[in-house]
Amino acid sequence: MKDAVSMNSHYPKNGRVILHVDMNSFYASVEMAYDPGLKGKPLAIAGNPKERKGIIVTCSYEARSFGVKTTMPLWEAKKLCPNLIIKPPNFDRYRAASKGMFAILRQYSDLVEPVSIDEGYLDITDSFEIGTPLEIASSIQNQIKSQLDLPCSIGIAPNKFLAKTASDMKKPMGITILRKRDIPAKLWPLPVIEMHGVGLKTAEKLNSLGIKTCKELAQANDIQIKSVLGINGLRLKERANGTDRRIVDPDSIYDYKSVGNSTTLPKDTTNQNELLSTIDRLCAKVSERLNQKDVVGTTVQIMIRDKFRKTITRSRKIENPVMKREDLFLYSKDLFIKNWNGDPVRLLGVTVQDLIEKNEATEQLDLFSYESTAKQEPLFNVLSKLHEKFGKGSITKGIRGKEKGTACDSNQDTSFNKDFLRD
DNA sequence: TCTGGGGTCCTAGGACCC
DNA sequence: TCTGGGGTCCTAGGACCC
Repeated sequence: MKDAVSMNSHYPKNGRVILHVDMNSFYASVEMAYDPGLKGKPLAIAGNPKERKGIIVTCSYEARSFGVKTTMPLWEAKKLCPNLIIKPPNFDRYRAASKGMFAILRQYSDLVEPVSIDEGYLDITDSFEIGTPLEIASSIQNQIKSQLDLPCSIGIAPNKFLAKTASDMKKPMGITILRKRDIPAKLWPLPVIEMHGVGLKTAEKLNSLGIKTCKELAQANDIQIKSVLGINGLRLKERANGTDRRIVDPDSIYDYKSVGNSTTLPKDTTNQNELLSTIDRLCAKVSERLNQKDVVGTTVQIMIRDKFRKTITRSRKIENPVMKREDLFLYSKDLFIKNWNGDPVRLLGVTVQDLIEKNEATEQLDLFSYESTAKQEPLFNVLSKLHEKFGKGSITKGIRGKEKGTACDSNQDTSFNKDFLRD
């Protein structure tokens, strides 16, 4: 506890205190919580190999000690660990556990940002009356363990990047503090590939510049890394120096950017009927999820992967927002027929992008139906009616939507709207 | 019988407009 | 007569993460 107190005093007056909570081998741990008989055994969650989905999604630490890793094909995992216990994923369970976990986090701060099903950030800068950061972290960890029987690791730091990095440092059931002044000792010795945001490709590019460690990245030449990695290179350099201004945003999960489903076919096929009926099923799933989230979208994208894993995407922006299965299928089918080269297909996907909330879309539709009757009327009449109905802000918003072709015929003349906007 | 499925963000070229 | 520069939108692909 002494450590926590002294740490507290080292945060600058206006500095933040961010926690990153990361559940340890989440799916496997949830299965163990449901069936304690699995505890202490090598356990893996994996799909059905008969459907060619037999890759390791998550595995217990016991399985990891045999060398079993995420995304490893099942047969390979079994070769490494013949006694491996395999369970199919049970997403309802994982969602329920996730809900419980976030409910606990929200007891400590309103500023909780879920990042994925099993990890999230908390801004506890203003939670000091509950305790020191270390006390809060350890209370959260205990509560998740005692109430849900699930292990987690927690990072404590002045920003998201460092908190995320810290939570990775001690697993399972670790709590790690990463202050700015710890960076040279704790972050800089790591190879760049260990950094969140640096994958294989980026690591290769950095290595080719002679940058192997986080320290070398932190001290890299701006012009050089920008020329090779663009703006992302500069951002990575900032992070390596411990700078990250991103806020903890509890609402970020509500701004969906896309909703999609994809599936690997049991066998590669050229049977068009089969492919189209798969696309139809994917459209049904996507449509259902759009409905649940109360959103519609204006871009439909399909994905086709062949046996060499070569993947293409084809998309189309449409005028009227879609969400219905049938509409979605018409667009997807069209994209498929026009772009499929006839080769055997391994995977198909359907995604809807450029999402808008359903009520917002209806608002825009209303506005445009109003407008189309108004088309023949003098301009000042139209504008005053729109003013009456929505106020100036809404007109602007509606017209912006229109410029994107959201809900109107793209052949319509939109010039008077644009001129109106140009004050 | 090697490599799932859900996402986000960024880049880059071409079309089009002023 | 022969061609600038800024900006946005659309589309495709790539990198990365869990």
